[in-house]
Amino acid sequence: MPREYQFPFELRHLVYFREVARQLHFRKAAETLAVAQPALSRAIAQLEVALDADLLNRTRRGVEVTPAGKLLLERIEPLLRQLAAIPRDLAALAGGQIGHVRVAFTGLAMATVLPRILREFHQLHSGIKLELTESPTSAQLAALQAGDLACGFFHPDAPTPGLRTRLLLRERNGVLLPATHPLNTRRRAHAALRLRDLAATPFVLFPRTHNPGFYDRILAAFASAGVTPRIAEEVWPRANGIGLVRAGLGATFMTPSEAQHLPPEVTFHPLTGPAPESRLVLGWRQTPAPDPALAAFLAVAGA
Amino acid sequence: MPREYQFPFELRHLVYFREVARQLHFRKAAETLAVAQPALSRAIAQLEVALDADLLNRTRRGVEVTPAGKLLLERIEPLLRQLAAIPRDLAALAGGQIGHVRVAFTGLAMATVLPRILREFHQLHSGIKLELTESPTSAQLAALQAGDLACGFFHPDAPTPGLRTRLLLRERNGVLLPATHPLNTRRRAHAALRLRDLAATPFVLFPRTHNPGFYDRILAAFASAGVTPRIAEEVWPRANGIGLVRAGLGATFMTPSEAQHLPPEVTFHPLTGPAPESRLVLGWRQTPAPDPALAAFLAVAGA
DNA sequence: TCCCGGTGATGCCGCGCGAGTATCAGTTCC
DNA sequence: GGAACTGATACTCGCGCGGCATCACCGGGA
Repeated sequence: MPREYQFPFELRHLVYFREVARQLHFRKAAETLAVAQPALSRAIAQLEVALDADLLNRTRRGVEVTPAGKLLLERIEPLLRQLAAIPRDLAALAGGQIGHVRVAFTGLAMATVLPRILREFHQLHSGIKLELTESPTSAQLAALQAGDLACGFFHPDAPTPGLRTRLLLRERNGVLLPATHPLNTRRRAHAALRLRDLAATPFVLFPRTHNPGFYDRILAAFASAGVTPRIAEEVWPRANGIGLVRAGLGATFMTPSEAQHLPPEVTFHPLTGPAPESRLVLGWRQTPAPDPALAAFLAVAGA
Repeated sequence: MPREYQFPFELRHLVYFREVARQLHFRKAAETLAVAQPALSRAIAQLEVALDADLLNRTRRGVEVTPAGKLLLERIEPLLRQLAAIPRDLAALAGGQIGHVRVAFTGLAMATVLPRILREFHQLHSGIKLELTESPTSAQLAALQAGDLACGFFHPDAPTPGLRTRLLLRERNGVLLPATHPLNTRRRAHAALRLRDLAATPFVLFPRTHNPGFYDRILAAFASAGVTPRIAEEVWPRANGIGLVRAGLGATFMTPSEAQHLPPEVTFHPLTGPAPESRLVLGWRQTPAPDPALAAFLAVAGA
């Protein structure tokens, strides 16, 4: 069913009418619009026919706007202003002054590099909005492939085809213990530990599906320490895991960077000997090339 | 200084782009728009050149909207909707469903016929807004001539060239006295009086410039009663004059209709013998013919 | 493997309609 | 009464929109 309807007028007519209504003078308006006066007269006449309304009264002592013309003027003035702004906005989008970027991150990113990046980015690019979502590595990889995500901070554990990545952090994990943990007594708080010291300690981890490779490397670290780990809970997002440690339910792995700002009632201990290593990368699609907004974000993020 | 700028695109381009962005299919969109597909392709290409932005990605498995295209779409959808509404609104204006009418009135009109008219009008024509202003007769006549006023309720005292009028009220005036007035004592409240009984009573009138003819007829009524009036105050608007009577500062003229709803502390007295006559008319310009909104108002007002 | 159906882009042409020039009709000044 | 305005009209010209025919490209199926 074709919907043949088009507008009975064109932007030309509206711009012409606005100018005549402003100047109340066909010749002057024609000059301003850089067209000949007859063209202007005809355009107005066409508009009046198209709208089936008298818009201007051509009296002997000048032009006056009829009520219908006033109504039309009221309606089109804001519309024409907004239309005129569109090319500017598109230029701003192309130039990277405006736009929005969908960014995903993991708890580690938020605990380390992300706050600085966000602060800096908003100062430099106040017109670009960020959509920030905490999301597990596996979900980020899927979303990046699908194009649902512009870039993500995640923990790679295998080649990431089609993605470009930049390593932001690479650290051996220590462990986070509740203050009530036995190993925390007798002035051993914050002291380095070995993984095999923690054989009896239940661990809080993330769900394996969220990053199977890293999960398995954690188990491998336990194995090479000769320990069979006790997994108490698999929790997500990250902050909840730390909350469980605070509540005394177990230990969790943590990098020194993340341990800079610790909540109360927990202590951080470096590990000697076997320990899993965390890597935080920033990743984005290789193709298409980053749009200006994403490029600006990547630049600030150090990629 | 000519401002040669026009829009780099026309409504056509925007409507075409919207349709393609909706259907993500050039041929189907072309059919919907009742144009051939090549015309559509070229229009989109023109728009992209004009805006210096890629709006659509033509991939092998379909069309997708780029970020710039999404931005454009967001901007133009409401604008196109509003533009499409304009012809309807103008039709409604022509049909009298919407509009506004500037109406002036005097205190007498508001105290008598106007409340009923307003109530009835708003019930019948909720889309038409009234701009109501209390205004002296002379100012109304000037505003009507100048076209600043659609119609007015006033007190004519001479032919009104160029205006059509309709008589709404024609009544002999009585007088309004403060309750404390000497003539109000001894059970003579509300009794008929003669003007010459009021020789000693100061009167509150309106400024002569507001209606010189009527003012002079009031003086003539005094003269034919053999009385030299004492004019205490000339006050406007009307409600203030009644307030002065309430305050005991003098008497004022009032018609029986206006005396229907009296404030406390005043009494109304018909006059026998010479008394000025008030006439209330509704007047409007003979040319141009009343627009639909004014016609609707005149109909309700009984003209 | 080849062909067929389907995508959007392109070449070409006719003509409608926009714009410009010249002019007109009607006022309002001096 | 004519000069200098106003906006409207007549006419011609040429750009550009839109149509048709076709192309280049891709994917699915026999």
